[in-house]
Amino acid sequence: MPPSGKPVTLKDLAAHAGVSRSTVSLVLQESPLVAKSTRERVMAAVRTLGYVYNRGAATLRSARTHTIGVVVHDIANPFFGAMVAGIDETLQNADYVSFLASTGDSPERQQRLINRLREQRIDALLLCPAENTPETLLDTLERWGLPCIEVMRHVGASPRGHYVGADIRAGMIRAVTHLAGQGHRHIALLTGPGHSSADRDRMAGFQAAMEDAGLVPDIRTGRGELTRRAGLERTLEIMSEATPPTALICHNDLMALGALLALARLGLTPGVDCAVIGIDDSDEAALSEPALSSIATHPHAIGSAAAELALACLDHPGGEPQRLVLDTSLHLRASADHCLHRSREPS
Amino acid sequence: MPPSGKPVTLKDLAAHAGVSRSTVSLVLQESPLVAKSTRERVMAAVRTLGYVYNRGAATLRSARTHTIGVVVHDIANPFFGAMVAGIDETLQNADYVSFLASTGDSPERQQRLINRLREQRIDALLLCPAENTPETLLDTLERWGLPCIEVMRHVGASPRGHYVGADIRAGMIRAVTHLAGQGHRHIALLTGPGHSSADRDRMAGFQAAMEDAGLVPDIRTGRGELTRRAGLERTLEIMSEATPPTALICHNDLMALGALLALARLGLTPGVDCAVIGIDDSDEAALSEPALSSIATHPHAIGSAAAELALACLDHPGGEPQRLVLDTSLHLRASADHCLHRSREPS
DNA sequence: GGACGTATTTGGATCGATCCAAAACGCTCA
DNA sequence: TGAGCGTTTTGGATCGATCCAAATACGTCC
Repeated sequence: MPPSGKPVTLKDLAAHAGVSRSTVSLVLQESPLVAKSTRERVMAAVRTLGYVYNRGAATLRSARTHTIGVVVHDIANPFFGAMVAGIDETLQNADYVSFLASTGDSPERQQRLINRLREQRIDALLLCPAENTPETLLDTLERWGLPCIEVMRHVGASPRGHYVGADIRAGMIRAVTHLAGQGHRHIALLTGPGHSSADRDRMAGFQAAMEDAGLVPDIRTGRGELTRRAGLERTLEIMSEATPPTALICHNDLMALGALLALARLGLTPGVDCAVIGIDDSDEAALSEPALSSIATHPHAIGSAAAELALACLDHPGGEPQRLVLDTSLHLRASADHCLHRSREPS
Repeated sequence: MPPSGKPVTLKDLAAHAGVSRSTVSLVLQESPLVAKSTRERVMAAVRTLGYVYNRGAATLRSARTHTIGVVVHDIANPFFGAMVAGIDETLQNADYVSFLASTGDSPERQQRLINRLREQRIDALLLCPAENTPETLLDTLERWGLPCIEVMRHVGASPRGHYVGADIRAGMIRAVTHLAGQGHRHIALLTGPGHSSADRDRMAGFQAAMEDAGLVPDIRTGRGELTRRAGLERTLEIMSEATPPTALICHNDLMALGALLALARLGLTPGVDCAVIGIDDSDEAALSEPALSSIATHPHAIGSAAAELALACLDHPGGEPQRLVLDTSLHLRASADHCLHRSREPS
């Protein structure tokens, strides 16, 4: 038994169990080659001596740490809480663990975090990239041989490697079709400035859906965060215009909930005087007053799919890039289920 | 230059820069002992060869990974987003990185995650413990020699080692004093079942504050999550009683926001018919309708203080346990700023 | 030029785990 | 009992970085 403060090693376990270091190593790897009685002796030594595996040492020889890095841009967005839960559930079944890091939408901070994860020898990376992420990041990851699955956002005009996302376009079509059916002709999209693929996907999907419906798209990009407060502030501005839109589709639920607050502040009836649709269908959407209609992106399923894809890449390296675009659905609630009063519609 | 797929090592850098492996190592450690021109040659080799440091190898000899584990019970709670931002800001200045893991309030999952972090040789742990965490966890951490700072919650009846938290008691006193000053006599606390120190602290603080005010405490514990939905559901139940409380203090802002929703659903005027006070003072508190009064716990400052304490422990090992209990403040908004109508008060 | 002191660099050992070919062991059959 | 075969265990080399005492280099002074 080494003195306090000195870590227990395989050598100590081997001495205690009366076997070689190699046998101990095989036991810890759950190798089927070891006899049951031997395995039991070693595991008893592990418990008795309080051994803690040294993954750093193991990385010098073995290929795997069984650790996945998860890098997202905003952990305060409930979408990521649900997505990470899906990731972790899937990884747990494979005896992998995820380490989460948050970039605050800064490409520099993102690079630093990814470097640090790589230094720890993560096996793969699940990345929801910061806005303005340069494509050189993907070159670097490729050079490293680090499998990367982009999730929900991708670097560049289209995903280059593995990607898991939601079918925003289909969601937009459903939302616009629904709003048009209710009489809305002036529908606005509130989104970011276009520095992320999430912005651009929403814009493209919205544009296509509006053109399909024979309507003129009104796309409201804006700088800054995609938060509740931003949704509120920007909606206050929009509604102060001479001919404001009669319906809003917001970048995410947080912004949509902010928009509902703004409408209420203006003495308008959210959902009646102006329809609001969010994206993500967070738990909160169902609870708000009025309940928020939202394009459901199923973050838990997104997380699970991304983790499955990572594990598959690790099992079968060198495969073709996989693009998984999961179905969305439109969850209609009070914020967008009233027919528009004709008197509110411009000629 | 080693072939693709084979990592660049110190040996490769040394050959490229025309120095020894030891010199390379000293340069990477930013040792002042190395000549400037030598350092430049080595750093040029690093860039040219695309070297990635191997922290696993380094952990075999050096004492530090410059990595802090952050283990929390619910990443979807905005409190933790803000706290982690505070942690990361402080750690970045010291060239440390945090890896975040979420336990879902499960002690078993928590143990598994902490084991995995330890295997990666994190330098210290910031822990907001899952409810029902056994004290044996602290024994284990001590045996490992892993510095641990409990944050906001602690294991056992009182913190045993380092702790950073908020002065909930002072916050409770302010909230109760304020409500009593407005005429409230029946004030209820909505909190968890008492399995976490956060629950118990709130109960004790509330009890003491109510006794100080000469009022009878009404403590509503409940099973399950401390979420918006839970706040809504439990408030609906409470308000269906014959003599419901005229004021609610909720475990956190999420629950308080749920309570506001419930009151509105019941046709009551939130803040007038029943006052509501949350805990945390999240961004959302200011935006809701009515704006939520909240005991501000300053999560960003909590995170910074915890990270500072961790760094101090690492710089000066063996010091006395530090207990930092940061001031709270009461942020009064519309949800609790009306004097109570006398007709609503029981005799 | 040699001695001395300081600055800089070096090289072999070490760290804890894995790898893999070889050794050891146990069982069965002739 | 010995040979053959399958099962189990072993031990030395290796991995990439750090450590630290020793070696080397450099500048200054006499």
